[in-house]
Amino acid sequence: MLLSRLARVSQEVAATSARSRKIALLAELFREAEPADVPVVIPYLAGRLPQGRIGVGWKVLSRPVAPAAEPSLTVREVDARLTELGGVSGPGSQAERARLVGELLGASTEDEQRFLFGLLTGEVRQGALEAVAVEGLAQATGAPPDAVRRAVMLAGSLQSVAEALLADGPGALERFRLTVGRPVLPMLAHSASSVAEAVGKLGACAVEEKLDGIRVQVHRDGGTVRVHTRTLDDITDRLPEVTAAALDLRGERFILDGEVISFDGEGRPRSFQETAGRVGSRTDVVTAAREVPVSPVFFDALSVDGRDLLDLPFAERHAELARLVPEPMRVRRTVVSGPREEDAAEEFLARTLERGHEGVVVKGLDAPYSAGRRGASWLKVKPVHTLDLVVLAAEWGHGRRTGKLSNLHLGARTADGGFAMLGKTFKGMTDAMLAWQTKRLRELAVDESGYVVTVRPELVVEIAYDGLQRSTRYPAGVTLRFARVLRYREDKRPEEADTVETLLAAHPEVRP
DNA sequence: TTCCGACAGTGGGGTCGCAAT
DNA sequence: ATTGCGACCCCACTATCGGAA
Repeated sequence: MLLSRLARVSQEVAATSARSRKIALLAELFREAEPADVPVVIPYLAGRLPQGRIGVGWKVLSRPVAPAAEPSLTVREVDARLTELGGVSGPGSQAERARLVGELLGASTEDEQRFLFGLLTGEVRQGALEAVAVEGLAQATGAPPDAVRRAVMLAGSLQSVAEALLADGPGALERFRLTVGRPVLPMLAHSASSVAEAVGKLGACAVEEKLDGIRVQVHRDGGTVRVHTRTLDDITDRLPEVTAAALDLRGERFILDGEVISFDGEGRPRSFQETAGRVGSRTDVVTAAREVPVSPVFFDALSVDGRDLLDLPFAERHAELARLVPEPMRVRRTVVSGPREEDAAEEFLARTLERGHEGVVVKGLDAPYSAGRRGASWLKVKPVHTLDLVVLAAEWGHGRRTGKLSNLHLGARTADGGFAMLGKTFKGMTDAMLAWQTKRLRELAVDESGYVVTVRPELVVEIAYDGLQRSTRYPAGVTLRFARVLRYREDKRPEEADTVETLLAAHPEVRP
């Protein structure tokens, strides 16, 4: 199959708004693909590169290369070239990769170049990624969509399910069962604005502390332990403490879901930055583990002694967890019967925050483990802080925000009467707000020449954020975590905006 | 030789609009 | 009305390469 066919279909998919039509277009393409093309065509149309990281990003790709007049590249040839590219390393590798990218782009037509750019930067922007591709695959093979989706969650990969389905038909789906040693896409949580809301929605539920660390899925099969991240990366070698802890447990075969986090000498959680830095360290794990030791803390059991627990109610899965894992290695929790016991849930949240944690996750006791989904039965509740900040500049948006000023630069007042930038945000804006702020900010613009439009610091905006973290990038030495716009405060003058001083005072645990 | 900037890739994430149910 | 998905981009951090000191 030619790459140009994929590029054309991708454009068509991007141009239609109906999901059903997107699915039909993908299904048609998948049916056409030869068996050997399948492992490439499917991930490409799901906007993913089968090779994962290959060391090519925006910078290398934005060097212009004259396109070919006629399409000639096959998807298999492109895949082979990218595999080669990803294998290049050592001195001179950057130049070599750039040369190979140049060659590939030179052999591509303009449409193909556009498609490759999207694929390699991870921004295909066709309104269809994995989930829509799964539907397309189901339609192409006549398999039930739910069964295909489940197989993908259990396999942790669309590609392997696609290959099996297109080779052997719907019967192949039965081969995909929960298997110790093969990671499953983890269940994710929705947000709720309060404990009351969460408990009201879920009724009988467990309220568990939410640790600000790195999600892990731990598989043990006898003497073998594997540790995977949320995206199923294997990080076993970086976390010897987790392997040791898993081998210490009495069970021989299990899959557990939890979080790794680092605690200080007093048993208080270290900052997310410290834990994440530790987990990211690969070159000298021994030193990293000595300086920032991490602990696994579990909250769910997916498989124990060869029994698949995914479809059991959470209450039963947790009972299995409690049998296997001693209390200190489990997330703290309390169980409430429903809104009648809301006070107990509130009290638990307050205590959790006192212990230095992020918030709580409220989980319905009856719900199964919805692998790979943002299940409605897990609701996280975190305290929200707000600030009145001043817009210092804004950046032009992309995609559906093209032509709108989107990403705001946010500043707090400083003691000398100026403003210190604390970070940026593009979140929380409705289309109406985008239109309004574009007009308003252009009125305040002092420099519109670049992609950053600087403005007179006069517009006050109310910002919600999750907390403060240290920063080397911003002048106050701190930045906001997960900042989003709540509303504009045209009733406030910039002199009434919050100051850096009050911000720092509100977060004494963070020292710039 | 050592240092440092630029780039890529990873982890954490909230809210909106739209299609489908 | 609710749910699921994709789009919109942020932050810090580590690893790596390649050129400057």
